[in-house]
Amino acid sequence: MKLEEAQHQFIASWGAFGSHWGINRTMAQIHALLMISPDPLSQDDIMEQLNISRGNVNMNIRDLVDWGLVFRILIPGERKEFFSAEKDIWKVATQIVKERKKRELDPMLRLLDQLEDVEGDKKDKHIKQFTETVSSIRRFGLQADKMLDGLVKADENWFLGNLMKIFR
Amino acid sequence: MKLEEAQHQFIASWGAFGSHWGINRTMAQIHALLMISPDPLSQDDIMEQLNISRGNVNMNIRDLVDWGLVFRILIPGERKEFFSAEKDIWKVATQIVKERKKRELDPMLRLLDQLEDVEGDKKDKHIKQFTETVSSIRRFGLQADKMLDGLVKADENWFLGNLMKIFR
DNA sequence: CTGAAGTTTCAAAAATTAATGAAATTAATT
DNA sequence: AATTAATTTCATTAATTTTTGAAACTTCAG
Repeated sequence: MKLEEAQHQFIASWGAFGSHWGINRTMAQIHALLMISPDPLSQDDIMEQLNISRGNVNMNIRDLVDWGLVFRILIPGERKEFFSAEKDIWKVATQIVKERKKRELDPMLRLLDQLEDVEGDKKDKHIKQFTETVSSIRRFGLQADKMLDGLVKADENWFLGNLMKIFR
Repeated sequence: MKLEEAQHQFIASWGAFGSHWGINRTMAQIHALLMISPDPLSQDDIMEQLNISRGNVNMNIRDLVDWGLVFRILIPGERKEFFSAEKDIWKVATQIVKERKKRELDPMLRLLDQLEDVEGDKKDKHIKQFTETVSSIRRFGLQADKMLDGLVKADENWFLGNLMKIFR
């Protein structure tokens, strides 16, 4: 397969993949483009390569920077800003886990905590089912939370090495 | 907090939560409603409780059944169909992992496999960066794949027990 | 077989989310 | 301080996704 074609395919499917994970298609495509670019790119480079508007590039780049997946690069002598992606896939993954945990899991756990005690007759089946469901989800979430904390802190090889042993 | 209020909050936020995970809001809300319902509900019950149309309930229920998160229940003597959710949160999680792996990770890995060998000078920095990126993502994906297979097969307590030991 | 109850489908409408591009802002250069 | 380059914002437009509701279909009962 030709490089150009392969690059396009990669960008397109990383975009589709990302859209299943709460990351919008364009953001994921920009990320893909930057991951396969040996050198940092400017906003204009990205606009040209992906055929998208300046505003769109700007907004999505900013989100990527917020997510810690892309860095602003200042090239001496150049007036423009350039951008470069984190290329260590393990760091990409832990970064995403960390951010999503903060944005989604943590708030959900805080809510479940509040919902766990509702007023009323503990024998009522509606109350019983509700509190059972909420507390089991909460317990599960707390476990996941701990596990993800560990994951984020862990060193790549150490983690995968151990996990592989467990799972054969 | 009153039961009714707590139920509404739970349904609303489970919906919001789900929408970050590629599951649409209504589908997640129906799932939430069924998880906290002590008895199976009919399509009409769901329409009424969530204020959504018949068609909408029908389509989303079908998806939930496809995902293996909701079961059709036939109540003897009743003409209507009733629905009930899987309430074991561990099963819910493994079911989701299994489905998403099949729908997303597996196809992505198949693509990466093809993209790994592009024509041309292996010394060219564009080719080099591309193949490096693709193959590192692929290696990572294969690890994740194995790990998730293990996860899905594992028994709840066994898995959490082990993982907790690792992560302190 | 006929009618009523229940379920499914799907084209059209509504709602939501993303993209554009021009204007405003900021930063660097002369 | 004026000019030019680069970046950011955001109201408008476009695209996508979700919801509706009525018609078609299916199933069961009499």
